[in-house]
Amino acid sequence: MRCCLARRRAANSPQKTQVSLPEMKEQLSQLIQQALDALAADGRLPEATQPTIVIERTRDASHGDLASNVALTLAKAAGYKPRDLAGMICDALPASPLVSRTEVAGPGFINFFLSGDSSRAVVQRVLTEGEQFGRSNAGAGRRVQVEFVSANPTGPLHVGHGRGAAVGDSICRLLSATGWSVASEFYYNDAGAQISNLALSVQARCRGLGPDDAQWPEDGYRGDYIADVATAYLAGEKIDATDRHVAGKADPDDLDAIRDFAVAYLRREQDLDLKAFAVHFDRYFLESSLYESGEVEATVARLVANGHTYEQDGALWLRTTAFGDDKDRVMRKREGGYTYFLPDVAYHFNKWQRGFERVINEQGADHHSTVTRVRAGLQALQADIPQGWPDYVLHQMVTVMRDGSEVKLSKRAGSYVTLRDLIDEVGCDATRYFLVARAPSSQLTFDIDLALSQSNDNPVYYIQYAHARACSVRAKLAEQGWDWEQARGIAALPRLEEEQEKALIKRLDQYPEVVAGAALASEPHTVANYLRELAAEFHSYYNAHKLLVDDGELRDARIALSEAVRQVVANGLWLLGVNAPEAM
RNA sequence: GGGGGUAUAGCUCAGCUGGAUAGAGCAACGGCCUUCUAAGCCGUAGGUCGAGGGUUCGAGUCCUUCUGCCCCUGCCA
Repeated sequence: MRCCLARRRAANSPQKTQVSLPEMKEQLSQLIQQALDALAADGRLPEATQPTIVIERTRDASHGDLASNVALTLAKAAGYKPRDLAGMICDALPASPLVSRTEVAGPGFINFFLSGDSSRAVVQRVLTEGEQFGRSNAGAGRRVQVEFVSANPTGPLHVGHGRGAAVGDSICRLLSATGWSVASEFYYNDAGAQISNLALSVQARCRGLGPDDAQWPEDGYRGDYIADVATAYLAGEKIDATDRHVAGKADPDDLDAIRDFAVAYLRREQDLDLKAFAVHFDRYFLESSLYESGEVEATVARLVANGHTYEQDGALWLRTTAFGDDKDRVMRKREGGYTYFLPDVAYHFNKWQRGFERVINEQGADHHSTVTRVRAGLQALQADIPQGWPDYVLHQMVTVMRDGSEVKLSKRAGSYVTLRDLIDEVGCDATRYFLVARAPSSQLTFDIDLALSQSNDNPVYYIQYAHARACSVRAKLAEQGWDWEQARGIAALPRLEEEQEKALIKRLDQYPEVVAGAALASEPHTVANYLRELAAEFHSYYNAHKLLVDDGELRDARIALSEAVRQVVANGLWLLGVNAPEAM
């Protein structure tokens, strides 16, 4: 008992815990710099050797915990063989309580093996920080706006929008987890040519026409859902969408009423899709509002005043080639209306004026041609907007596979697979996971059979199962009449000496870096990869070692580790918008 | 033609700002459930990282040329 108390006191002493990875790297850098200084003082190195010292986490545990390549980068200039120089630096390193030993390895790496106590401290951090573990404050409260999905209300959301929703929402979560003040926004056009096309299509359906009839409007929307809109309109249905409320007028001749109704109806459909997908927007922004507020006109006036426009063929052009575009673009068409490009510029100027120093637009890669154009338009405003503002995350196309062949049609939408179809069939969690687990830049094949499978080939359940397992262990613990307290578990951590326990601890220690990196690069898929690896190591550990052992202290320590894994899995899944179930 | 993306195991994909013998899952083959949930674990096999040059101590990663695939190239969004 006395022994236990002593150990607990030692584990809780602040001096040996709470050394975060950046601090650790910094301290090792300083040790290396001191070694270099000592070598320079002896005349064995040229004076004023101040390299940028890179400390990296090792990939292989046999290479220690951290490693530096200074000897490799310095060898040539110093006139030594890399391994010899590494040895000299090693010998000159001051002793540190954090480091248990160092070695020269490979072509000239210096490997650092940290003392066990410092590495196990991460478990304590996870348990005490809970949901906060992995969060950081890189954003320092600065405001960032993320625009994504931004589908026009002309039909149900398709798989591509789903990818945008999954990636965009996850980026929002990552940014908020790294200290940014995040505003999510959905932008859509409720008044353009596509919308009048929609209204004409619904009107045709109201009159009992089908897409194959001679009087069907040219370029009309052919999907079955148009008929649903028409039926609801004629029935005088009331529509409540997030940002608009309309009742059907039942008059097939009133095109304005049909348009208002159709837009509200399809916006409501999209709202339901997004709700089923657990995606929330802080604001819906209407393109038409830019006309009503005069911002479109003001934008034109400003571009003209700045001398970046000219008239040709009856149209008004913006000289975007002066700002890196490969050809100039029409702003105002010959017939008087504006192209979508101009409101886009006005919209982004609006974002800028709202004070977002950082803006991320998540879009399908088929829109990539607008990137240069919008940025050029913003530069032409001469409003001191940084070049390269805003940021873009472009995702590549999604194809859906079933039974080994591509699925192209949806009953509702006709020509594409809807997000709702996927959610209904495979569930929100699996759909979100699969759409966010790949790099946005890579084309995505959504395999319905894989997403549906409830076996070991489905990574979503694999990760969720790790969480459920940890919960189940706690339940089993109680069943057997034992209890577990966090403080006792933390005090017992030194009992964790198995290789798999060390590997798990090391993996947990990586998590904050993974989150920070994913947020910085707008790449949520790296979180998914990390979780898969963490889950794999936990499952492996679980199978190799019993957690609920009779040895109370060891049991306390193992539950502490299991709880820490559970917490990190939960935190990571939240970033992906996937649930962490307690039982499966 | 021009621009962007991409090419890694039979399939789907990782590979963190160049680092030590290239990873995982599926598919294939062989094992593990009277013991904390087998939605799990262990093992075997599988590769000229599309091709050729270049940069350097070191290249799947950076540069260049070529080839294949996807997207864009509208006074549609």
